[in-house]
Amino acid sequence: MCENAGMDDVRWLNDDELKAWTRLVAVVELLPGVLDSQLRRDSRLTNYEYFVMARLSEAPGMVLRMSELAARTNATLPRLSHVVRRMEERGLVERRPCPEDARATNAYLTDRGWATIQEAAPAHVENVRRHVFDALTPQQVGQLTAIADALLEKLDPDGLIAVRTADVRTGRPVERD
Amino acid sequence: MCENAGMDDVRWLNDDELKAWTRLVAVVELLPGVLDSQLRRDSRLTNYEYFVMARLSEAPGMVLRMSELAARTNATLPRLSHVVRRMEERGLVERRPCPEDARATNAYLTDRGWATIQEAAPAHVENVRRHVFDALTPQQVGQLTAIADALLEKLDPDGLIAVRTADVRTGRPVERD
DNA sequence: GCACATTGGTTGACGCAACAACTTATGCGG
DNA sequence: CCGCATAAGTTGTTGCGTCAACCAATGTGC
Repeated sequence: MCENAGMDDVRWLNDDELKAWTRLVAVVELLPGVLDSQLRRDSRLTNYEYFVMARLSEAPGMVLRMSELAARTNATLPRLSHVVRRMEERGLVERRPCPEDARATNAYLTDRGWATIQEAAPAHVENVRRHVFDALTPQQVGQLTAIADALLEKLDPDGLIAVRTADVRTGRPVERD
Repeated sequence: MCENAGMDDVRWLNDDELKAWTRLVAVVELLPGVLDSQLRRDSRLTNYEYFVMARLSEAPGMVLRMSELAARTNATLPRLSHVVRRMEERGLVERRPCPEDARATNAYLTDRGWATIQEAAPAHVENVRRHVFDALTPQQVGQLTAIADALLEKLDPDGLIAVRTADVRTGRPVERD
């Protein structure tokens, strides 16, 4: 029925692409769960919460504006706002108005937050290694970087959200994630 | 403080791995949103709902046991159960007890469901192509398949959930996803 | 300096996913 | 066949993410 609906010039996926797509979708579906469950079990943390603290911990003064923190954690502002509120209630971070711009809010990593992520880091990194990098050759690691980079260019063209800036290698204390 | 807690033999990530990890996390975070928002906007469907119908549509008779469908969509049974209930209320699928095993439930794709996915497919595939495969060289597509395959071996060792079986290329009608 | 758009951020409502508890049916050992 | 373990699904609760609405502060044109 209705053989074409004005958009029959669809560029369908060929066999190779279909295979890659199936695998990619599976990874995207399964990876978050693997990360979350380990962190939840061992450290009462979400993967995203860990990520937030990791970004804060490597920022000078362990402070970042909310919008900057959102960008560095690949999240929207509302999402971050909710997460930070919950984390603040647990004493992991602290929010204070920004002196230079009264609209802005600064998020600080507290001592308790710093201690928490330090304790959580080893097991988390070990988990990442076991589930990801133990499976890849050094060559594949390079390929993965190039591929993910290419995808990010399409997924977040203007770099509005994504963390292509993660080269900001502050040689600060720990490098766990 | 407390320099080692009995687990200081952590295999931290080196620079290359860290770079790859940052990119991969960003992709995993951003990709679902890109897929969901297009399907929600154009077809009132979740990406996962689309995936469910796609798997059903390529099954013989457009029927699958719930547990089999869950495995093929990389999901847990509770998750699928909720989703299918909602889809049934919208007339996209139908649930009927399995004759051979009274415990089991068969999920059927309805005519309405079939029509829905046929309408949704072109725009969805176009979206996938624009955000993913347009960014990759044919060589990278192959690399991605190998990498994702290696990861899946670690993420789902026993193949309990993942779709390594997606080579079941039923040359059926459409191949959209 | 005064409208007005824009930026930065928060809040509330709603939807979906994870987890645990529960129900029912099957299979198996004796 | 009877008791028990296991398999297949469903359901309820709880927590997180998204979206839209909102508020406050900044800046900009005139």
